[in-house]
Amino acid sequence: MPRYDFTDIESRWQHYWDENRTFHAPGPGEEGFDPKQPKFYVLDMFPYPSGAGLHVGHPKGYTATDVLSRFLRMRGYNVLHPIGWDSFGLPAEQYAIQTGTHPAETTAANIVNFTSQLKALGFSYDWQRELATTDVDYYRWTQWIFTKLYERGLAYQAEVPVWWCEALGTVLANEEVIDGRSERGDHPCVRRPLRQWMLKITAYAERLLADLEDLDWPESVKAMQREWIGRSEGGEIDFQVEGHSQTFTVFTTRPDTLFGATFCTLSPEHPLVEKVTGSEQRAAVEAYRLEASRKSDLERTALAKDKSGVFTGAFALNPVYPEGDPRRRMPIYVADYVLMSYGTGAIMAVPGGDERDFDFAVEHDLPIVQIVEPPSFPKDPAEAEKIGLVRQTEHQGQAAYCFTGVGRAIHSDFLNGLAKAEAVKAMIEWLQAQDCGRPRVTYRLRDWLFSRQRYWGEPFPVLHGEDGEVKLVDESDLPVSLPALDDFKPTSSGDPPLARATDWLEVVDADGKVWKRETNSMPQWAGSCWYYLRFCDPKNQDQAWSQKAENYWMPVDFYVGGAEHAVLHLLYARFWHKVLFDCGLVSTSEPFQKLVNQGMVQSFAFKDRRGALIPVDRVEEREEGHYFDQESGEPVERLIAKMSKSLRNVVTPDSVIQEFGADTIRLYSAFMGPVTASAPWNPRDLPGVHRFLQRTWRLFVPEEEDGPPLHPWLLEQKDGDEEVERALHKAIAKTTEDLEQLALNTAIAAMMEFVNVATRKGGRLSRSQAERFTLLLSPFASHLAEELWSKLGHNDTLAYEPWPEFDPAMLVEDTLDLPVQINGKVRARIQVPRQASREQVEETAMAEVGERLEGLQVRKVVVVPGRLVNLVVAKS
RNA sequence: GGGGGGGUAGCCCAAUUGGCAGAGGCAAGGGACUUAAAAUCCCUCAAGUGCGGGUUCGAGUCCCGCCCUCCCUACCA
Repeated sequence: MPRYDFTDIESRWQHYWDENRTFHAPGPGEEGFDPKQPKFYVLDMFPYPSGAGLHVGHPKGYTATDVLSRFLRMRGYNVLHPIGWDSFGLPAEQYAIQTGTHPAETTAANIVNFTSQLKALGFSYDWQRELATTDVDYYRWTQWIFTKLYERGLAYQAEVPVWWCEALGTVLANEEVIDGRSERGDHPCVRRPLRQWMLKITAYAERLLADLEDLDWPESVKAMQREWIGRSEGGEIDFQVEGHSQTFTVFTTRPDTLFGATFCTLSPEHPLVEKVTGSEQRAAVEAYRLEASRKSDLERTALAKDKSGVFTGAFALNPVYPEGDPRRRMPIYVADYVLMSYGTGAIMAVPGGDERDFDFAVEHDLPIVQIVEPPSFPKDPAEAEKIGLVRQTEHQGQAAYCFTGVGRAIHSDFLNGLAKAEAVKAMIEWLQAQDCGRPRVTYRLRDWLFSRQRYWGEPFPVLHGEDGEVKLVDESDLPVSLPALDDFKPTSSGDPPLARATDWLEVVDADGKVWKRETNSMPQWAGSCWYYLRFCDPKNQDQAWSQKAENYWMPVDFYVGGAEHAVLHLLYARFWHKVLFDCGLVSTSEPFQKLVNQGMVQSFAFKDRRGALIPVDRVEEREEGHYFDQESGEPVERLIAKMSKSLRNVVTPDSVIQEFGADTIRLYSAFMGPVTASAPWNPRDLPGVHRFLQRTWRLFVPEEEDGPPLHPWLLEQKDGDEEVERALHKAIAKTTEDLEQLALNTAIAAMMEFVNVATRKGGRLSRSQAERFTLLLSPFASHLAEELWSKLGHNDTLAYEPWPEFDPAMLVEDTLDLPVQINGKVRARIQVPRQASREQVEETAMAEVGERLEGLQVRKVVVVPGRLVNLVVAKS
């Protein structure tokens, strides 16, 4: 077998691993479990098994976790490295609706396809732990966790304005709606009040925020979660409405600016609007509210820079001004720049200290009172803006400005002269004394809309009595199986499709009372909120997981996935985990200790002169760096973009495996750059890593057609070449160090360096060198390494062989080659013994560059041990 | 507007965290082997690190001010 026949090698070893369950990690209580070994839990974000299959972006993250898992096994860890399927959700259902195929059928087919693709890449998953969120054995426990949430008062029903997507026939969570359109499918959405299940994630806002601190997560993800939670400290202030018994409350981060409040603004949805609007204003207000309700959020926010709004005819009373003071009466406006969903849906407007209020005041000719004095008034607008002086204009006959920066209070009675922090404190104390305000912390985070009017999701374990009573399905009656419906399309009425399952719908309890099942289903996020826990004990029929297993394996030590899950999945899972922690069901307060976002694998796309996208398969490179459209012959521009169907630039692993093999694709995925970096998939670079594998192969196997299966010298026990031995120690040291940092690209470079040295030295490795290098290579090119290992005469997999060691003494050279700098520029080099003293080094250096120092005075000699000598000289 | 990355040979990327700008790969050029080609092997080539200042004996790395680019977010009171 002279040639490196990767197709044959890879399929053989994949079968071997499968048959021998090589990567099954026994847990506590299981046969073969060794509690003396430390554990390590390496997790990939489990995929949604789409119909499209894998593209080459998937293996990037999967390769990183796989290399790490294999490395850690060899270092004596019990490694939990599972895989499963996030298989409920909209795409399967959409596809089913279009084609008439049942989602259970397409999901099963997709899982088969994904499984074979992942196996073809040789990932060392523990397939005995495979699970799918759509398995009844799995989702019965998802339902069970819901009952825990319900019992703790964290799941409730509410009539709330929710995003309704007509095209999808379901409500969506805020996070699933982007600019008024559905994230999936990009369909228009409108707000509509509906009875829905909500999860009280807001009760955990503070802990979700505070506990981010100790997580080893990318700063960007932490920042996104912090922003999403949106903690904001300030105060609440109650306002009387003149001539009404009504009051309303506003939230403000700047209670210290109350003296500058000259009007109030209510959100169009605010319930007070109806009550206080005067008869003269009623028509205008109603028209405005109607208009606002028709606008998408995008139109109301991002696109609308002008501040629209109408007067209600009512006045609010500013408590800091005495009766009779005209400043006490603040007109109440309705304006859509105030959102019902944040704070209290009402604000006090301080045009002197808030840009939006300032713009509104200017537009509607309302008074502007200055309440914070800027430290200076720079003439340069850019300078002014920098200190917070964001607007300056002539208004109502005098100069007016809006200052949002740091300054002292003015025109504010008892606050005058105070800096912001003291002023806020003083005002809140004053408000509390008057009983019309208090300190308050608000969060942008809202409760999680947890129900969907769709078929392909977990049924709720909830029963509704005719009298309106709501109760949980008894734990002993779980699971509530998803009924096998033929017609699973959304209904035009908005009723969930499960309402059609007439046999399933009604339940009669022991007392003869008739109940109707909840017909909403859970959102896709439900299943992914706890799958990492089920992996600890996936076959457990009596419990979601055993305490023993959870205790041993959790938390997840290393979690890898895309940045797109920075808030949704990762926040929801943290929330559930904390609830389970409070229930005493898990032993850690956070599920994922270390998180890494793998970079995106992009792809080249091409654009012609008019900017139209040209499919990749229609482009040819006629000369270095110049690309042409084969159809029109026109030159096209190459750009780097996300892989997508529309750009026709998706690369699938299948074709690459066929041409170069799985080991090559793994190597290349890891070699492209840091795991976290995005880079384009460049087919031109594949042969490079493939050649490395071939060179490796040749170090073991003679090329001749009829040659022996192994170089004869590899069967002898002999010492290897000294230089090769040093290179090997260097490679082991570098690879080990890099793997600990997940710096796969540089680890591969180190192995390439070794192979280059070995090849240059004639390609004769000692048996021991060959064995150690094989082990070193095995986390990356696992199939090839297994093959070489068996050629060396081993009968077992190398997956659990001890990781090769290196001797630090082998890494240092006896003689150092040091540069000698004069004023920081390299002028000569010297050779000194490694042990040479500072004085010796200095002396040698001076002797070497002596003649260059003519007429110069050496003012300082810098000797950096082992690195360089720098002479600082000046004209004497 | 705000937040988080990133700009180093033609390209993808390294650089012991202040110490010789180069580990590795691609591409390019030359040579060896070959009747020839492929494959393989050997050799060569290149940037002074986005721009402008500063600190330092010494800056890709630290500080200040800009430019470009990718991702996220955006009237949040």
